[in-house]
Amino acid sequence: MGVTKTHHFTENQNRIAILTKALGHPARIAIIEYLMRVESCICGDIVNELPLAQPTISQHLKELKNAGIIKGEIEGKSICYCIDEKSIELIRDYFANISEMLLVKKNNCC
Amino acid sequence: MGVTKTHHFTENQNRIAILTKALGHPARIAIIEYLMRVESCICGDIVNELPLAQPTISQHLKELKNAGIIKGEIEGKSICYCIDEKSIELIRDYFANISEMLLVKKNNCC
DNA sequence: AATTAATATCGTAATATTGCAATATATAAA
DNA sequence: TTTATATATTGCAATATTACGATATTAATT
Repeated sequence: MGVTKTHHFTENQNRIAILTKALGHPARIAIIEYLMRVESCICGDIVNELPLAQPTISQHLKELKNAGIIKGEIEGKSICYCIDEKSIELIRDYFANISEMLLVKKNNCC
Repeated sequence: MGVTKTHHFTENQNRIAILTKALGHPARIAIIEYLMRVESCICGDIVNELPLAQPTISQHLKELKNAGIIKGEIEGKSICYCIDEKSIELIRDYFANISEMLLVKKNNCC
């Protein structure tokens, strides 16, 4: 065992879980925040910004990319990574919706 | 190796990562959606709702509780679990903020 | 063509997660 | 007090994640 039973859940549940899972690591949150902070999205210096080795960061970037949270394009010698706004909006909307529904039904039992 | 270097990141980065990590599994997303759907928050039948064994669900509930996403209280023979709205609002606000900032800086490179 | 710089991949060790059977615990009902 | 019901805990196998050194790849620079 140890394999997530993906097929038992809906497509949307899996999509949201993939996004939140990809964001579920402080280094990856830090990467997102760095991509926000930086002027352009040419980001050759994430390695100098984070307290992790280059292969580790490369791996985290790959995971963010696989989940669709960032986009990367080769830009000469370095690579241009930036946030895919649509994925962030999807997360925002999903949790805004839950928040709204909780407010409506006045989640007042515990 | 293999241990997340938590102490290298800010408190807020860790907080967000803990919340998103806890939500990063389709079963846990399904649990949240079930808690939303159900009338009251007395939820003795999550086990019948999800295609997972009782110990597995119990474990997922524990993780959601440890992350502060759900609250649980003993209610007679069963247990009353419900969503902690504050944690959902925190996630919503965090990603709403990122979305807003992306809009402002017109994330238009890739 | 050789060098430099940026990033990716491979291999591997340490640790964490997922899932469940078996079992324990706790409360309500009989 | 015994039984039934709901949930938690333990133990364990399978797999995934995290981290990094070593090495490969790729493209600009000399």
